[in-house]
Amino acid sequence: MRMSELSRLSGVSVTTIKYYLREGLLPAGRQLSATQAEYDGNHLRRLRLIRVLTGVRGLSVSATREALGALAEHAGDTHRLLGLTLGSIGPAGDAAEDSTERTEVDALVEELGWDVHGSAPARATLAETLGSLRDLGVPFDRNALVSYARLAERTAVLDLGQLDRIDDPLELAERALLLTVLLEPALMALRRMAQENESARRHGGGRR
Amino acid sequence: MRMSELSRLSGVSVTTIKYYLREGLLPAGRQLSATQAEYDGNHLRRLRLIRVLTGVRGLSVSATREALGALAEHAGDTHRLLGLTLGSIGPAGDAAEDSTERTEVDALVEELGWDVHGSAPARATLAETLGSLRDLGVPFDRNALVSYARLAERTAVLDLGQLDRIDDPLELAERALLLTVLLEPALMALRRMAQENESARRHGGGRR
DNA sequence: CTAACATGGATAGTGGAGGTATCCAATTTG
DNA sequence: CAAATTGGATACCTCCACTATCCATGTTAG
Repeated sequence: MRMSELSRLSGVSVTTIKYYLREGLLPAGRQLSATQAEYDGNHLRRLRLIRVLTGVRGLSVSATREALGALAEHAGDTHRLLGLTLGSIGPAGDAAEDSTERTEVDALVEELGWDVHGSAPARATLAETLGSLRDLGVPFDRNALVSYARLAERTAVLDLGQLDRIDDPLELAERALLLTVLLEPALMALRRMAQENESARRHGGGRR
Repeated sequence: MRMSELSRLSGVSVTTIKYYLREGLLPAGRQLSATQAEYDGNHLRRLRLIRVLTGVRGLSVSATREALGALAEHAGDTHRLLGLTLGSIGPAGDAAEDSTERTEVDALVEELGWDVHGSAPARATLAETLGSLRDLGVPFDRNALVSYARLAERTAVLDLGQLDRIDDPLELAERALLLTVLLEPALMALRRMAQENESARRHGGGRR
């Protein structure tokens, strides 16, 4: 298909598609001649994925590029893919490497017996957040953290359960990405509602 | 204290403080004369809170304003405060009100027996995410959703447990906001690591 | 074959967000 | 009283995600 058809099918304007090509979010089509290129279903899928990551999840173009790159790179390696932390938050880069919190996080992972890559970005994210909380005078004790981690384990079991019927590795990778990233706002929304409910329950809110 | 001292103590430049005043994130100080104003510890706390919400969590200035407004408005009403959904995602506003997913979400809340305000923004957020997933051909069955919701309940119990030693309502409100909002990236980081671990466990990843 | 239209690629421009720099008059301080 | 500081207003800046325009090449209807 031609670019204009890709545009029609995806609902993304031709100029924006060109922009994504320039930014390396979308691979180039097969060149037919100096001024014609052919796109296929993969381009369409990729384009939809881009729109979801940037639109629904609010990822920046560069964060999206990284996510998509990881998808291509670790297509067969679901472990790594699932461990990815998709930016969208903070300036990244120069997060303190050897903070107190980082040590604490590493110890926690050890204690939990988790098999997690040492350079997993999630470790830094967790450390950073704990640091911010402490700076604000809202300390967070180890026990609470472990309790949350146990719940995270059970969430992960559910997550992986969603994936185990899928055979095609590329499809698996894409699903994994979507589940990891897109489900986040949904889980947080559930948490908010559960908090409201729990608060009402405790303080005898009674139905409104 | 004067604005310059507020600046020194908070690490936020004077011009940026002026910007926050203009944007209504920070209440004006007590006017001493036409060109002097007095700020106090509350301003400092507020300023730190602003920086955390915008910096660590990446909230936009308008989302931060809403969050802070809610804090003032519902200082005594923890239920509502906890139910808040803090933007930062999507264009908001014109989310389809009566989608299939919205109905599904309402039914889910009913089934769970949750006491959640009917207009809680989290309902819309959840519905929207489920809609996106369905559009991408990654349907999400009711059972899985209920399972996630049960885990959310347990997370909420932990969350509320962090708050029950606090008496001062203003402090309580602020903690609630921080816990709701700041803990999100931490919980998601835990989930990512737990996923990686679970994936390794299932597919016999073995230690790297 | 040719004239009109479509296509891909390059470059420049747009609008919004989040600050930042400058200016000024009133006020405080030495 | 002179110099420095303060608060307030306004204009400007930079980055990001697009978007509009141009142009040379290609395709297609007659």
